[in-house]
Amino acid sequence: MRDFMAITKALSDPNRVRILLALRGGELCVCQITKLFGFAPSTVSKHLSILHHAHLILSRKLKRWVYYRLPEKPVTIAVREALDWVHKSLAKTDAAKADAKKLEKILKTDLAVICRRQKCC
Amino acid sequence: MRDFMAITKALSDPNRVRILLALRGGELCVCQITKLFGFAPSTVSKHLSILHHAHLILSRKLKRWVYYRLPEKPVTIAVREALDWVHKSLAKTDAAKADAKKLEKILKTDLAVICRRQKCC
DNA sequence: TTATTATTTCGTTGTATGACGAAATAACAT
DNA sequence: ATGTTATTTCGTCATACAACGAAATAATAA
Repeated sequence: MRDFMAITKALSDPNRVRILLALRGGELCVCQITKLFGFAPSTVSKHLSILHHAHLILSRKLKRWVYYRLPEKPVTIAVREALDWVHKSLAKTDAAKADAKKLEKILKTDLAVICRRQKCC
Repeated sequence: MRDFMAITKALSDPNRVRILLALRGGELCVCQITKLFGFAPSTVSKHLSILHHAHLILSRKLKRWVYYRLPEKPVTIAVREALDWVHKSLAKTDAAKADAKKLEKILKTDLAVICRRQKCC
């Protein structure tokens, strides 16, 4: 029950659901997701930590960046069903398509450029 | 997306999930659910309204009581999948069994007795 | 080593939500 | 009609949570 509620709580925020949909196309690092949503990095990191805690996503560190991805072989039935449900229900929606389109542009740009915090002036 | 989020928000509270599990055994009126959970009627009513708004449950009025039930033929795929997911993930848990046991006793008692507000003294 | 940089953690703020009781509503009983 | 009763609505309070910026962390780059 506790595990299940961790999943439903994770899914109860639309931005976290958007993250799951975005990861359908492959792993992304925090700054790419940050760029996609326009939130503060700390906000995105918190969302990712909630998804991770629910075991809906996995992470790995590569060079300077932390990448998050959907699990290839989800551990539990609850997780697999949740991810399938999100995908089936929303993959074809306008919101998902808009994010996918924006994400395409982000993926074409070099990571170092995307992630560089603008220290300006 | 909006419909989907209504469902995930509805599922993000454990007591609402418990209600869905309890309804697996057939329709229940508000006072039976109130008895099962020990919450104030207004609290239970609010939970039911959230589940109803997400189309996870249906209602009908019979005599003095309002009965809520799971939809026989869920309208959308998202709703059907959500209900299946809840059932598959939790039907066999201790929490669900405990509620089912308590519910059994409640169902054996006459509705009028269960629902009578104790006006005391 | 030190500097840089991506990410996370922490503390704060405003909003959302769950609980309640009281009052309003709706429908049956008399 | 009036009274009774199950349910809902409303207002309040306390807690939970999403967003942010600043500071801490971790790990690469120089």
